[in-house]
Amino acid sequence: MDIKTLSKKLKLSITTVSRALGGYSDVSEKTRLKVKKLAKKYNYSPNPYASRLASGKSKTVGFVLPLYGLNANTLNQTSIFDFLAGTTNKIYSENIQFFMTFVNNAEEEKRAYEKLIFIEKVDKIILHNLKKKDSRINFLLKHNIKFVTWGRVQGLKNYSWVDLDNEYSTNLIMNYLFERNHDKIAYINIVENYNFAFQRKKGYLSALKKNKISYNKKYYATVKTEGPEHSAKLIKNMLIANPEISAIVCSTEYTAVGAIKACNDLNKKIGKDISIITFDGPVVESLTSPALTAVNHPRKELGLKAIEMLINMDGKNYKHQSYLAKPKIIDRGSVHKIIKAS
Amino acid sequence: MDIKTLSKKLKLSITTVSRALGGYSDVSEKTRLKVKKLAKKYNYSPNPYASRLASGKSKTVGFVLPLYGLNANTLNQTSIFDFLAGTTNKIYSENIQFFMTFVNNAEEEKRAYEKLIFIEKVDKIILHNLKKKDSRINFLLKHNIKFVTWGRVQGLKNYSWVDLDNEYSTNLIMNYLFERNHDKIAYINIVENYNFAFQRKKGYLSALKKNKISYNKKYYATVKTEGPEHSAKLIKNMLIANPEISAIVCSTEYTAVGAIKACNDLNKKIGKDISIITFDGPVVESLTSPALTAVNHPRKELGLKAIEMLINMDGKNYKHQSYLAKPKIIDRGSVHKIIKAS
DNA sequence: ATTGACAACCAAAACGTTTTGGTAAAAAAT
DNA sequence: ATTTTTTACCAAAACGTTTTGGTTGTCAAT
Repeated sequence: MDIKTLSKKLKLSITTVSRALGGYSDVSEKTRLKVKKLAKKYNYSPNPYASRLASGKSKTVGFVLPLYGLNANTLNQTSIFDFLAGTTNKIYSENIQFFMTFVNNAEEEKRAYEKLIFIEKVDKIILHNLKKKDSRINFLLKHNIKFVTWGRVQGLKNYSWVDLDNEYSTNLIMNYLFERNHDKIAYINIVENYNFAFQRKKGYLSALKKNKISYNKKYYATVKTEGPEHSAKLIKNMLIANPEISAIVCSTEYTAVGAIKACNDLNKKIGKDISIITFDGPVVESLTSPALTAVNHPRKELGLKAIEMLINMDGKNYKHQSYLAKPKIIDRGSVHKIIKAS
Repeated sequence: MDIKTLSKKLKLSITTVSRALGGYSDVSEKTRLKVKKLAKKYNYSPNPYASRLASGKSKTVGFVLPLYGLNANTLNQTSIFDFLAGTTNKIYSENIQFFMTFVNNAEEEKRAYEKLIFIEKVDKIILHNLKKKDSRINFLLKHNIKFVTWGRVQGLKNYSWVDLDNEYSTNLIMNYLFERNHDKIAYINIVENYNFAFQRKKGYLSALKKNKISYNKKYYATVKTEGPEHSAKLIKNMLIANPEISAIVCSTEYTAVGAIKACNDLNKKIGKDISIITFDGPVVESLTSPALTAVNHPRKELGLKAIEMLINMDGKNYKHQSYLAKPKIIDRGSVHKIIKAS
């Protein structure tokens, strides 16, 4: 069924049928109803390729998912799934096409964006895993592609983003530990060129400062994108060298898994001899034993907000928006309270 | 840059430029080279929407990813990622578009397939998570959509598939246990309407039979799609009621995680007091402690084979193909040998 | 009665390709 | 020398929409 035969059956012009379905006001409500009814009956829906060609709009959102670097870790991939799951409803109701590409290295990633924009001609993109300075943003701005980022960059303002308030989150974690009388607190971050890692470090430092605890660089370490074993070894060494450490804060799930291993190896009972606290995700909330206390990262919500922003961007006088999620701490018993000697 | 201006610059007709790039033989090699060179210079690539409209072919592969049921488990999602990662290279080199949809329930899933086929007009689909009888297959056959399945159904033959040899895998696991003198072997499966679960049960039963061990239904249990806690409870009860069980075979990663918890709770040391063996995946291979001995499931390889089959389907006299992966056992120390009293 | 505004419709152009059905010139076969 | 085949090219149609720039008829305002 195409619009031509449909319009013949209706004894209307193609134009009128198109505009009736498109919701234009130069069609009487009576005819619009008639058109809609018959369209439904014949299960008509415009050929997407013809429509995209004619209108010059693709209603397509591009998303590049790197399977290397930070995301080589399965756990990060699942986080992204959560985010994407948050977008599904809107994608349905708004009839948006989601265009996803997997890439295995930086070269492929660069080509993937070029392909999305110049070849597939998507008109919108969701960006994630932002670096402190991220060349993709200028690239997209330059080519006039609408986009929303999950995460922010340093400096720039003229774009739309959703993000977890990373500095606040880390403050929250630190205060939670302070309240339980911890003051020898280790922080295992990932490399700081990812902006969220940078922001979390800031949160760690500002919380220490506010609480008048001086920063001890022996308690701070970063890992690259290696698996949990690497974190486990690093944390183990840190704990051996600094046995006074009573709590470990982890920036990602896989470092948290490493922390658990390290503590197990050293026979330190989590939630009793030592505390671990981290950022939420599917693994630490149910798969590790014990499950870990963490700040919740509302990924689905962020996904929803992101897609909503993208949709609103079609409006004439759109202004850049942002959404900053403030998390809470979910207590799962992996943090113990230190009894003060009085 | 479009084909019109490109052809003008070349002083050739649009037809010739199109056919030069399309690899047709009615263009001299000399002009073809000239055309390709200039196309590259101006970074020309045909507008996909115009091209799909004109040719009636979309070069688009549809994939529906359920986030409910079996896949509500994060761990299953990551398995699917592995599979998809295997397809990326081909998708690049063949310029295929990958069309992915997330769905949250059965109703959405059904609509997703309809949308892919009737609205988005994808011409190829990859199917996964097959049931014993799976209505999607007849649906696709009926509408003449090319597809490849990851997994098989019972009965039907006229379709192309890739799959792990589940029965063989389970035989392998069981023999591995027999060689280590286990004969009280529990099997924790997932519900048997998933065909792979059914096949694995067959493998369990045939291995027992070949080894002249009678099937004890107290040692066999199925879980639905609940999280690992549910399996943990179930396995714990089974072990309490049947303390003679020396080895547990698990069908999925999340039941394996449950098994670990159950053993920990009962203070049975894995790889010493009791054995756990399962099917491979990102979690059991590195995130659990201990990591679990498992048969490897070459998901990437299966993804590659699947996309290759889809590409070959364009050939004129295509015959249905299939690929059955035979796995090996990866020893990670979670299976112990029972010393026979002699 | 005339003008202006508005409602409701439509024909034709445009979008950028691929494909069909040719033609002219060169080469090969008779 | 003529006919046939092959090579290399091309104009125009087709794909199924959206959008542009109308027209016609009705009604209210003058």
